[in-house]
Amino acid sequence: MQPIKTDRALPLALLRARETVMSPIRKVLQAHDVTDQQWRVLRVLHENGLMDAKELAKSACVLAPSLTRIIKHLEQSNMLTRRVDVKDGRRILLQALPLGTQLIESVTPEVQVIYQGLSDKYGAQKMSDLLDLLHDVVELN
Amino acid sequence: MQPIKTDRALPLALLRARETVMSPIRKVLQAHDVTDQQWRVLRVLHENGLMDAKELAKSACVLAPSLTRIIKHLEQSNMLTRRVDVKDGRRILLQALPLGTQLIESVTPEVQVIYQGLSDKYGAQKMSDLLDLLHDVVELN
DNA sequence: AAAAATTAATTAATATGTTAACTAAGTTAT
DNA sequence: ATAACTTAGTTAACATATTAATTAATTTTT
Repeated sequence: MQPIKTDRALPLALLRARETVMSPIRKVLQAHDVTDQQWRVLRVLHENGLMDAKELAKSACVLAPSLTRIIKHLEQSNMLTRRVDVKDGRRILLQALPLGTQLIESVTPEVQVIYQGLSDKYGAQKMSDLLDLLHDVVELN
Repeated sequence: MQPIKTDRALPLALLRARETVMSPIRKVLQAHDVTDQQWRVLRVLHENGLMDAKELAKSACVLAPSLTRIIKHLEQSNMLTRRVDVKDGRRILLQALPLGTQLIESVTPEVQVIYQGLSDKYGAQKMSDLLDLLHDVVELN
């Protein structure tokens, strides 16, 4: 049984593409002292308002143990608040704080520029097609 | 400046798609006591024969420090050999050993089944289109 | 040829990924 | 109502990601 050429292996292709896109963005985030995971978590939270930890973990594509640590970090930086759900004592409710919103608002324009440049080179239509195809992959679950 | 909805953010979309695909594959790898990074490194090395560490790191999408540790691990398991390049004393030459090849040959069929099932559900043509689009993203560099 | 600059690999330090084990809260079954 | 089960979150342990600093070998400059 011949293995699929690594060139056409989907997981590696996804990883390489992600690295290409993230590499310049990561430099921006680094200049603002955020890791890309912290950025992801904060963005998703900001977009959705109030969320419990499980939702957030799933949406931001972060595992629960990682989220625990990321939250601890972001809480210490006053980027978000963390409180136990009164209706269900197991759940943790999270919400972005002004400092977190402020970070997003200052980083977003810089990231946008990079993303726009990428999209221009790649082609807006192709980018849209790619996003649709990726969305369909996730739907397979 | 409104941030792009996280739904249409390329890095997160790539990550989510990768998680969807890797999740079942990871279980197979786990049953054979290999991490997916070790698997990636070993596969690329097996495919290309003799490689130096830098090439391997780039192809397998692994950073140099990670590769150093992965190699150490795979070397102790007799999966590959490691030797200094005679022509350039800085370079490390790597090659798969029979035990490594054997691992690949025993894991590949199981992974293939998963991948095939995925491809059937997703559509072979779409899969091919997706791989092409991903390849083009990497070409942007 | 010796000094300066470059390159490949490793080591160090911190953050995250990953699975497993654990704790606490809630739900279901008897 | 209590025991069994399930669920959410945390902690633990190990592997990897990421950047920075270090070491050793090679190449370029002077």
